[in-house]
Amino acid sequence: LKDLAEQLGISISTVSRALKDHPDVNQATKTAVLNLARDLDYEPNLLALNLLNKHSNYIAVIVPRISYHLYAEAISGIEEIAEAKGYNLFICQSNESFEREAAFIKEFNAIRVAGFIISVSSNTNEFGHFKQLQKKNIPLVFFNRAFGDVAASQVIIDNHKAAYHAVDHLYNEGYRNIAYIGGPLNVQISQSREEGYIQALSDHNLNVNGHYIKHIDFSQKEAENATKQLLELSAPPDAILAFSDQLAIGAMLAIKKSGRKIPDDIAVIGFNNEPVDELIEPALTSIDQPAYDMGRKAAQMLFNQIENEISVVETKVLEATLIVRDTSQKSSK
Amino acid sequence: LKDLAEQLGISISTVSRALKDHPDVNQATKTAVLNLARDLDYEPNLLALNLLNKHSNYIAVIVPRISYHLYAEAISGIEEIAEAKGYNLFICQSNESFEREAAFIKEFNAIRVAGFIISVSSNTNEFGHFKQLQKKNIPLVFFNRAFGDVAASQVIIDNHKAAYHAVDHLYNEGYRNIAYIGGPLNVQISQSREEGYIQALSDHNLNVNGHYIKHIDFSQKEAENATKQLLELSAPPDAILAFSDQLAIGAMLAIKKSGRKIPDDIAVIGFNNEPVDELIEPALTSIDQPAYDMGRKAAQMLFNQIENEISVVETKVLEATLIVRDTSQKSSK
DNA sequence: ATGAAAGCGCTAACAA
DNA sequence: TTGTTAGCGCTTTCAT
Repeated sequence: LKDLAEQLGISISTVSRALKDHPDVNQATKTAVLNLARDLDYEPNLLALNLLNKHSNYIAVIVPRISYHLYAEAISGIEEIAEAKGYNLFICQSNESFEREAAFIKEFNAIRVAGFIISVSSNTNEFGHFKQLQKKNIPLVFFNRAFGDVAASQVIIDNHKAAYHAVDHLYNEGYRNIAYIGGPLNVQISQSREEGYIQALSDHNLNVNGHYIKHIDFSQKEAENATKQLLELSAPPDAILAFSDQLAIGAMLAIKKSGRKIPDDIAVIGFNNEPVDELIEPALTSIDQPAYDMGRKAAQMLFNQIENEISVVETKVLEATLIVRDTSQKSSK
Repeated sequence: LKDLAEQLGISISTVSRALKDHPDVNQATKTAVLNLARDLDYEPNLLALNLLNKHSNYIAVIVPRISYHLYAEAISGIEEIAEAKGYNLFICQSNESFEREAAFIKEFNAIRVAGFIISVSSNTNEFGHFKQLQKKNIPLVFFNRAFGDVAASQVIIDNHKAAYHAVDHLYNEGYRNIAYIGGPLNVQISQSREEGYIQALSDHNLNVNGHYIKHIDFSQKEAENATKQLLELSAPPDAILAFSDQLAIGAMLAIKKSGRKIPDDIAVIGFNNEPVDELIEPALTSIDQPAYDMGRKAAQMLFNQIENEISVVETKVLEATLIVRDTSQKSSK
């Protein structure tokens, strides 16, 4: 569009300077350029600019699903920081698919995004695509779900402790046969939660029963099935800690269908503190994660890398909070 | 990175050709280039390519909030079509802010996205930013929420009919004093629903009571307040049609707090058929919108414009479906 | 079959 | 104060 501005009969670089309010430019020409630019509603071509700068002011954000409350919140947190820095976000969802995740990384890398903020998909077992980024020195920050074999900055919650607290709470409420419904085995945060769960059982001198531990995909339906199996055990559990509220709700449905009462017969606790938790009956006890802050922090760490051009590997662990509602307190109390 | 490929001592253009499998290139050099490219893991710079082509293969998608089920679904639908065409998505949320919406349009325009798919924010009262796009002949498709004064392609549902059906259903269930809690006045789909609501009342020879119509912002809290006001009327309604499930849930909370029973004392119907609807007590009757198809259709219309380079203005109206659950059927029946 | 050169839109160093 | 030039990474005529 700069050609158009040459209607004024002046050189292209003068126009460029005028547009950028460069000091070395005649006030008269400056206003003339500005006026014409407005009339022609000139828009600088960022593509050209980015090519020139060899990088764009875009941050790629890859999450499993944007519809999960945690990710929607985290994205808003990332947005806040990124916008303040004048960066824009590429948001995309891997749909828990490793292939999509890898394809996005490749694609965004091709347009030279300034950095990546990623919560890894539950089906990601390789890390070549992450290593690729690091080899090229492209800033990368994991949040919520990291990938253990990749030494990158990350902001996560203390999953071990959070699960521990939840089990502790159940114990204090009188539940003794506590089951855990976790995610796929390769999801590290599910593992951490499982370890916290086991630790808490041990510390309370409770047996760790292999039948009480389930590993399923992230779907309400699977949680329902897993719970059904738990209830059919000769010694069914009297409490269930689930990896997410989605899974917890699946468990609740199965429990209701079996005719049992929540929380008197069986307690349920989930993770994520989804808004739905307080709307369902009984209201679901859940572990609240500071999702917005997680996003903010991840973005800050990323900019730290972008601006300092050094790849410091920091790990920020945030605290989660147990929000006690009705599914985990016996009404007889 | 092409410089690197010149380690082979051949010209830059030969490399370009080799990479593109051009016929006029020696098989030997071709493989040599390909091998080195792999070893150096060369990634073509899309920025440069886009600059050359004068447009990128990106579609900008602007929605009020990605956390609403409707938009999350629609985005997945858009994704399906866009990916098949080899395009990527810029997803961003206006947070119902006109300023953000306009800023995004400007920003994405600057990087020459191929087109826009937009669901307008509830605070958008101007349309200069949309007109700007049209003036530059940039493909634009509205979905779900369109802007009446802008002649652009759009895919929406028949909001009038959907609301009409809902009121009709309430009438058949015996409810006679039906209120409507709508969104802000400038949200056209809220207006259409209100018109359908009024039409249905008239057709059933029911009075249209001005006190029974509320216009609020999209928040559960506001719906709660509005409902409280409705219940305090000397002749409170015995049914509420809400603009969204979010508002319907706010209404339900207010009703429960007032000690009234749903659906015996008062019925509630929402829009969007959010997953939460069947989890709450009582399960919420809602109008299901074909969100995924809406996204697919919008993307198809956009590509129609992109590929044919003509701005046909089409309007696609999809049908919504009333999903009857417990909040709208008297239990005495 | 391959190389040289121009150009996409823009900025910045260098001249004038 | 303004103009000229080169170059960001790539493709594509036009020569060779």
